[in-house]
Amino acid sequence: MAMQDMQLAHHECGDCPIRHRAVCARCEADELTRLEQIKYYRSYQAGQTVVWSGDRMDFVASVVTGIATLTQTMEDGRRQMVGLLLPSDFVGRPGRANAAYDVTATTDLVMCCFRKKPFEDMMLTTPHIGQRLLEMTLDELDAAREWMLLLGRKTAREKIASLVAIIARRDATLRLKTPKGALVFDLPLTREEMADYLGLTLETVSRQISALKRDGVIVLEGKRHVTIPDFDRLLEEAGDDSDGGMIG
Amino acid sequence: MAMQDMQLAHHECGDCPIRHRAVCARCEADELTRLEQIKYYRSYQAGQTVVWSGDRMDFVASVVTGIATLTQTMEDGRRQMVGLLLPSDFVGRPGRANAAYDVTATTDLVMCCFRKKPFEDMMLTTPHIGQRLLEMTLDELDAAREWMLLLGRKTAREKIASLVAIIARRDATLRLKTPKGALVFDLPLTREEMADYLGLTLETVSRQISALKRDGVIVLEGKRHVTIPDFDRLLEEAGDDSDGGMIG
DNA sequence: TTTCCCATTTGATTTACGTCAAGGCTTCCT
DNA sequence: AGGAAGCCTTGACGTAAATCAAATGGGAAA
Repeated sequence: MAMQDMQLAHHECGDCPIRHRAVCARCEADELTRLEQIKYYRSYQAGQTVVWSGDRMDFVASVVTGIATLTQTMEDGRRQMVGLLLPSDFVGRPGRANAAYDVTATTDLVMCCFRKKPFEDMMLTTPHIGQRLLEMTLDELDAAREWMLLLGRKTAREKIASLVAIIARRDATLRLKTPKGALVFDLPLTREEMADYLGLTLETVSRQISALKRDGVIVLEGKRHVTIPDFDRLLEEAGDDSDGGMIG
Repeated sequence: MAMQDMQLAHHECGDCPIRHRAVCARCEADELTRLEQIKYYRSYQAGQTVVWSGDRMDFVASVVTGIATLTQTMEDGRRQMVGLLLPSDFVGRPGRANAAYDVTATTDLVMCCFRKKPFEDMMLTTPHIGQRLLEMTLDELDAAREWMLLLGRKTAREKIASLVAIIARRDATLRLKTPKGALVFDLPLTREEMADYLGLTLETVSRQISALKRDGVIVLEGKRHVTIPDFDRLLEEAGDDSDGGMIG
């Protein structure tokens, strides 16, 4: 763990609820010394499970690099993704002993973990942590509500277009712009993971991706590499009110 | 407004993020004097809209009595409910100027409102308010995620059974137990509102309610009055893992 | 290179739910 | 009493997506 600390550059913890100043191993001012005792980094390989729903979870964490998912599973195996965690996103709930969802690394993943008890203590003494956490939780709640509209009312085609747009908007690290203004990035999810995100089967996901490709809404190279020639067109296909949260 | 203040008994603000001690018109200790200047009550009739999505919203609020919903609407009219607010639930987001959803009173409704600016100021100076709000927001996020599983993966029959179970669990005010242990309450939603909650059409809602009635899972008198003879049976029909959050 | 494995695509068929349409039951209004 | 307007239920039919079943393709191992 100490090794990993050393390898993390100044800002890699990004927007995590404890400001990076207070977290980054390179910084030595203010709260750092105290924090050093309660945080550590942990790596996971793609496909590995971070925690199982119901398991004891004595830490909270922030994604540093990679992508993780939260999923719920019914007894008969039906699965629904309920959270998609990109760098700087927060996992775990202060004041709860056991995980409520399966947390899985979908790519190689590095998380910045805080032992729960001292983290909770710190929240009481350091107001901005709680404030930041509230802000992030409210953002997640908004995202969850948009997701509910998608799950409850959108067609399969709209769902796929929405997901592509969501990924294009959120995953700034993978996003590039060509000279012509097209967006280019890699889908970080398999077809099955997309299906779990969207409440569809993987066959339907595949068919609708083929259809969007055929219609020129997206351009695919291989299975993962996507180009979006016209983002407004994609948003239309997604059924979203105009450009709610357009890329700059 | 002053009249209404007088009519509210000591605890009616229930579990709202500002403890009732600090809110209730009858109390005169501690923070109350300061708070009096920034809070007020407001009543709405069943069916009335509290705010439209996009409208300026210069207050945050807590439901005192009655039921409100948050809904999202697509351009072509498709609607999805994304929040069901019962007494003590919180509406509005500190740090956001405009409403993100339509807020509608589905029954007669009394809300306890706080002007936003002073509320935000108070959050900075009074930590327990932010802490309580974080806790409530995390609960809502959990509820949203359970809701996502429902929308994405459950059958129409499971959706109806789930909704009935959710209402039976949450709406303590309307809930009664017969000598035999059956639960009795009134559905606070029309068939159409249920459909908006569940991502179904009202016809499908009606058919599935009829089916659950036919199969003895629920007993209906009139259109709204429900008896649940066997709550475990209902949970089975809902496809939920055993009794996650059973009534005491 | 060849083979195997797994993710993905595509096709054929079924089905759950949506759509369209009609009719019943309350409650309210004149 | 007689509409009229809301809700709700029920029926007939259509369709989007699920299910079942091969076929394809690309990367890793041998």
